[in-house]
Amino acid sequence: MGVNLKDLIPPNCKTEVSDLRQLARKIVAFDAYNALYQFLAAIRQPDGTPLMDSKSRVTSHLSGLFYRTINLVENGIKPVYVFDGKPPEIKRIELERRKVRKEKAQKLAEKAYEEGAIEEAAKYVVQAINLESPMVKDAKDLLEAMGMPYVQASEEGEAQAAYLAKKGLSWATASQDYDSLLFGSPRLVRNLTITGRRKLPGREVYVEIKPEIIELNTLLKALGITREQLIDIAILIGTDYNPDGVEGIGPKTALQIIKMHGSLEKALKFLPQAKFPEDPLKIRSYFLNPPVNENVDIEWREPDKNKIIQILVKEHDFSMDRVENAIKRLEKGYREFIKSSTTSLDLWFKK
DNA sequence: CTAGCTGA
DNA sequence: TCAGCTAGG
Repeated sequence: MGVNLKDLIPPNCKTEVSDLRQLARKIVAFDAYNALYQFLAAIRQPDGTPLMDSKSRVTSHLSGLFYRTINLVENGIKPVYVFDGKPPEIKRIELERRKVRKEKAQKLAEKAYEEGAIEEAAKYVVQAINLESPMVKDAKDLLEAMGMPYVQASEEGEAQAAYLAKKGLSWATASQDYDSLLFGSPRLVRNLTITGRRKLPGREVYVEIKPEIIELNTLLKALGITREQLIDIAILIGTDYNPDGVEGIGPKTALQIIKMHGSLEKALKFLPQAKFPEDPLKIRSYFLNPPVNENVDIEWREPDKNKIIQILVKEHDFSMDRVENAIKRLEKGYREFIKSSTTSLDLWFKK
């Protein structure tokens, strides 16, 4: 979900990545949950069935994570995955709503299946997806075997990813959501996939999607605001911590209001109708100062071929041929971009 | 979503 | 060689 800042971002604040080599050897932090949900939603048969092993355990997320990560490494990107921790208390309402929405979608899916409306059912099944804890464990085990680092956030993954970028432990945060900007990530990369084909929701139409970089400072300068004000604007529009925002206020109005009054507390004096499920200043302070795990260790290791085969082929029935082929690509990318990137020779070239 | 195949 | 299609688990 996240904050819908899309309409607030001026076109000239987005830098299109035309050549992925621009990102070579850069450390990019990925919101793991965000990615796993995408895989679970997308990697399905037309009737909505996900990929599963012989014990009926879902494997779509593993397929997506495996091949996507290899593509990134092959293109020189050094991925680090950030996993959500326990959700903050102020997210309770949003989480409750998602639960209800998913339960409804589940019921609608069952009904549609009964009526033989397979495609409609598939649509609802996707809306009802839940990321179960075994899936998260599988994903972490696979990353471990691949030699890819991951970071466990104490609370919000987007906040943790922003922390990494702020500390210089990563170059950018990759996510479809804009929340990491509110958490202070200096750089956000959206649409970071290798094959640029993406199906538009609804229609059977494919469009070219290129990755885009949004720099926080550039954005703030263009809008003529501070990060605190960007957060205030987001709170007026609606965030995960106040999903409805303020009635009647969209991105354009929110920007105007905050620029006019300077801050949320001043603006609220003129918005007596504004209602919040949480103290809005508490929401702001969460974005400004979220709990993060400061004890992070980001290292890449040689891919462990046997472990990968154990997980994917032995436990989850992936095809040996495909997996072995992919491991070769991973090893090549690792040797070319990751293993070498900390050698003295490489550091010398960077001068 | 991505890999791998197919037919021009 | 490459866009288009479909199987993958």
